[in-house]
Amino acid sequence: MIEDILKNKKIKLTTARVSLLKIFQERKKPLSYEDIKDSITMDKATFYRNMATFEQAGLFNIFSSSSNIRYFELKHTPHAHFICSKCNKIECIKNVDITIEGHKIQTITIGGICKECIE
Amino acid sequence: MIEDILKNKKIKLTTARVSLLKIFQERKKPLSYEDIKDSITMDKATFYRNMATFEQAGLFNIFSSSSNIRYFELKHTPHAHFICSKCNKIECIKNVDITIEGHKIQTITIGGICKECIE
DNA sequence: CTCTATGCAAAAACTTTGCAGGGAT
DNA sequence: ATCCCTGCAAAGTTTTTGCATAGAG
Repeated sequence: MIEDILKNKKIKLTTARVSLLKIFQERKKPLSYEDIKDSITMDKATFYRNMATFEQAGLFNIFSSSSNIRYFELKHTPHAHFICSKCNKIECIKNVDITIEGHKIQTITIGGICKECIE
Repeated sequence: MIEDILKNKKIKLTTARVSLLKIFQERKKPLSYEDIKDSITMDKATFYRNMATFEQAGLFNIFSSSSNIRYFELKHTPHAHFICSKCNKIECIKNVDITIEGHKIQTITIGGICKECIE
């Protein structure tokens, strides 16, 4: 329940925040502002401020492609992202397990060229 | 030899390019424009144009931190980067080996919190 | 009622582009 | 001599900030 997610984190429930969480829950993948902007009515300032709030609350991961597109993702089971440097498509890669002693790992971003773009 | 690197890739030898390669060879780590700007005399446009040239020639990797700082790195033995989301420090991590069937992997960027920033 | 969130507009940060002159082969 | 590289300035992108108003608890 979206309301519970916000209440648990003591984040004030607003229309903008609920609609953002709903979109990220439905699409089940990392999205950039560009990806989402036609689906939302809030201003971009509100979008960015809320994503910062969500990230600080530990609800979201943020990562960037090598071409500097910034992606936001609702946290769920640990996984890595593959981003194709040609078509910019993102794939979620399960079962990638990296440990680095003493470090806390939040995101794993793999840059490369996807199956479809290699010929 | 820096001159040979450029000749092999058929990239014209210029003062700006040689100085860039020298800096990346000496510092042996990924650098952003911000990191390097006081060490170079060329204009930022020249910096970015040359980095694009180097990347297209396959000499450099480019990746971004979650806070959208763009890093450039002379390619060397395969490894991953760990970027601390608190202090932005970058560590090179050896012996990280990820394969994804049919995909070509170029960079592996791990976001998280480093030893020093966890308390 | 109080305090935070929002929209708008403007600013900031970062990167790219156009153009004219300089440098490499 | 030719063609590419460079600096400068300007424009383009993306993200952040300031401020007045609206909305949540």
